[in-house]
Amino acid sequence: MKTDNLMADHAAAATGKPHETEELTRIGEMAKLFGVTLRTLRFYEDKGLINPQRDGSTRLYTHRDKARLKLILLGRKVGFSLRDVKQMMDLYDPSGSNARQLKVALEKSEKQMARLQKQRALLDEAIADLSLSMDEARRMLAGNTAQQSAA
Amino acid sequence: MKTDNLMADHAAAATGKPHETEELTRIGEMAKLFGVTLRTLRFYEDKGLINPQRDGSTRLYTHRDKARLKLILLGRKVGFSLRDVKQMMDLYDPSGSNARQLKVALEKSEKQMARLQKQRALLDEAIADLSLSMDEARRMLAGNTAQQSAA
DNA sequence: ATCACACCTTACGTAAACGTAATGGGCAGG
DNA sequence: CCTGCCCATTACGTTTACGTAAGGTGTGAT
Repeated sequence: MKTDNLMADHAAAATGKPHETEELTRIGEMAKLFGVTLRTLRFYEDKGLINPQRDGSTRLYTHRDKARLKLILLGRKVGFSLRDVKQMMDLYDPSGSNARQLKVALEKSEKQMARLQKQRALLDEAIADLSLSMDEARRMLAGNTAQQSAA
Repeated sequence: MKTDNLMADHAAAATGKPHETEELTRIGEMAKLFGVTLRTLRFYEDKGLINPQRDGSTRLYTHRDKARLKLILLGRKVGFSLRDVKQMMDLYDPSGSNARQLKVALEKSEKQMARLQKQRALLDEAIADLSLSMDEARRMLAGNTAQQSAA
């Protein structure tokens, strides 16, 4: 797998190919690998985003779980809510072209992209406004005559 | 007042100059003027950000209150929390150069600016990532051979 | 047996900025 | 007097993604 694509990886994520040498990872190791807390992993599971095996009560994550987690984190990074991520993941069907899933993901992505662009515009505005304020404040600190002349 | 500066307006905001023709505005009018809800105005008051007069129980906003509200909204726009806005406003002293207030505001602004820049970087990353994902998805939808060749 | 860990579950707490009832007073028009 | 509006207060609800505390299990090492 060379790309970290939201949809492409998803496809690879759930190919239920029981690799002979399936390395099982425990929650602590997972947390380190992905830079998240144990709480987060359990939380994602509680929300139905991951479903690790169990050895007794101990969670064991497979390669597929790692791929899914990667997707979740990518989704979060680009601003999707966990609910959206779940919706998209739930649409995945190992047998098929997943045209439906891809379309839905694409639609959601377009909306999200629009949100991000809008956010960017607002952010730029905020930066500009704040910049102006700071300039003004500096001027006022430099010499308190400026405020008088303005009045 | 020509600029909408965070600090400059603040200065003008509290100049307790009892204008002869002090127009009193009621909450409904204020809400319309500034595009906020009544709840918001009452909330800001509850948080100690504004202190309108009262005619019986009815709130009456003066010119100064409007200036303050303007500041609050500007602060919010550039991402300050209401708490921060309050802190800065509380530091304002009608009699004096307000060097202290300006310094504090400037410090806070610098930190906020850093946050905004960081946010911008993250946002740009997110946009780039999402863009890649969307491209990949489109490719997969165009011809489902891509995913095979990738494997 | 006792430690030190790593793991488990349950469940309340948090942050921010209001939204949204629910309930009631006061005033002008008809 | 009734209705409609604007205003008021109190106070619980909402959202998201976990943090954090409390208490318990299991395992290998000392």
